[in-house]
Amino acid sequence: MRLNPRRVAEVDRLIHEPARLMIITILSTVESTDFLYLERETGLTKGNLSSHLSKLEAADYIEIEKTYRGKIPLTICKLSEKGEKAFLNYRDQLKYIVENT
Amino acid sequence: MRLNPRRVAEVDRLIHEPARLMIITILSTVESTDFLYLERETGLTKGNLSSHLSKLEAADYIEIEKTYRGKIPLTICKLSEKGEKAFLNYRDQLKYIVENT
DNA sequence: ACAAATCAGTTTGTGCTACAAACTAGTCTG
DNA sequence: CAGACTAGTTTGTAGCACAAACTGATTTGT
Repeated sequence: MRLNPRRVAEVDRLIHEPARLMIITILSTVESTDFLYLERETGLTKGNLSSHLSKLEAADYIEIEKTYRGKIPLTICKLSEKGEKAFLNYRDQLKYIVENT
Repeated sequence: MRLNPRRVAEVDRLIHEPARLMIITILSTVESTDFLYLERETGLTKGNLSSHLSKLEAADYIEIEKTYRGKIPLTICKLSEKGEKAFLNYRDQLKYIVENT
């Protein structure tokens, strides 16, 4: 089995970025979750988390629903169908790298 | 088994960058190789390749030897001990991600 | 009652980095 | 010996990750 280097460079950079990879791995294990949970789990600052979520949303990889817990704003995030597929595909890329080196 | 998101963000960014990941995966499969081979295999431009190699060299992940093929300059690259270790460690990180998501 | 602190985020500014275009220094060819 | 080619390096720029500062509402302290 011969590794094709070009394939390595084809990884989805939107997912490849560690901060977003964290977010997506978390979202892949739960039905949905909120901003504050993601903030705690990832250790990202709010600003950073916010902008990464926006990017993932812009790519339709996640869906963001803004609602309220009582009177306090609540931001619910969940992986979209498209995001799930993209992540599965990304995992396959990683597997390909791990298995062929 | 519960995935720890923070571990995901700990990946070695020097290796994580796709262009450099290509370079390192190639170097991990050969004893050593030259600039032009890397250029062909990766599809990177010379400039881009040159700067990535410099970064890897600065981190002591690779060793670069400048010599001549006849009268024509020849740049030989090989993975260092440190680079090999770093790459093994990186692969373990990828494995961790693949196996826990 | 109203100032201060807290909550749940977003916007703005900055420094770094990947990338390609332009350049360099030497070699070969007609 | 002029022009093209080889093997790279340097320079300039656009984009991105990140944190600091801000926003706008709520709750707490006195």
